[in-house]
Amino acid sequence: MPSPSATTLLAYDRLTAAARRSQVAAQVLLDQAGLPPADWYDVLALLDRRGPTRPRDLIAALGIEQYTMSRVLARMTAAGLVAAQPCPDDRRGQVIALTDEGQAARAAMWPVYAGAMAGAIEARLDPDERVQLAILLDKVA
Amino acid sequence: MPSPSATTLLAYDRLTAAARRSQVAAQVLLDQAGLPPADWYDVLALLDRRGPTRPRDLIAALGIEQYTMSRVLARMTAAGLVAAQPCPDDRRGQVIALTDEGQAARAAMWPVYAGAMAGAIEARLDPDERVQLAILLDKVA
DNA sequence: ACCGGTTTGATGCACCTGCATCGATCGGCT
DNA sequence: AGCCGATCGATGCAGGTGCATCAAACCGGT
Repeated sequence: MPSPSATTLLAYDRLTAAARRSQVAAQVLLDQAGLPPADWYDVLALLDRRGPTRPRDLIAALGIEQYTMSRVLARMTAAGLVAAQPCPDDRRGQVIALTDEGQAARAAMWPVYAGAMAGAIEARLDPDERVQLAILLDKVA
Repeated sequence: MPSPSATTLLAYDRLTAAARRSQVAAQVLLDQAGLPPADWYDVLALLDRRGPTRPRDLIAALGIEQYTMSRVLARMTAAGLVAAQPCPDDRRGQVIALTDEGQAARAAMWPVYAGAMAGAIEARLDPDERVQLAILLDKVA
């Protein structure tokens, strides 16, 4: 029976705990501000950067499941933050574009989301530590 | 508008990504082995260490929501891994105990769960790095 | 042009989660 | 004893998630 070292258990435990804490904290801040869930931000930001994009490209870029994206987009469409247009060169597909409301939502979310990240990371780790943490986390699978 | 440093964004992003990757990996391994979900392990392990315990103490020890625990215990009871007995000195309460099956499940889960942690952490970080990671993560909220 | 396998995106179903709330019991105060 | 706020644990409801699957459209070979 495998017996991971104590440091392994410790690191794994803290990893899950830290991630959960910071995500919950971010979500709470967004909720309190009456803003959409954090997942939406990634989509809004990507569409802002790339312009109209097909769902499958969003999926590839964000690394989430196809059905998750399908539903997120359905909710965001219902909320008026994005709009789907038929894709000219592939009749199966769509092109998802930010609406003005979507752009506004992105702008409104940013300071809150950024504040959450700052509160979780920036306020607690100096720049060297942040880099170190990122490097270590990158090795973890 | 707050502008977290690039290192903050990077660290936050990697934190969520690393946590998700390692948790999904663990869950996949457990599923493939026909074993219960990872959440259950923590409960089984705690009951094994502490002996029969009241739900509210499990909640305090594991830091999860009351209704989550209530439902986890309901499922684990249905699966025959734990059993609830009336609490002698508090008629509202219960005492949750491991069954033999529960003990067996714990034993069966350990190598798989441990293997997942080893695969995510131990195989990729040397002991110094693991300690360093744990320290950094502990500072993160 | 046709056909078979692949890609794109949606969805039925079962299950899980969070929120709010409930009933039961406890414990302190009068 | 009687009351009142706090604690314990369960649950109805609304919504989110994963799995499997579907139909439509695409594309390569013939």
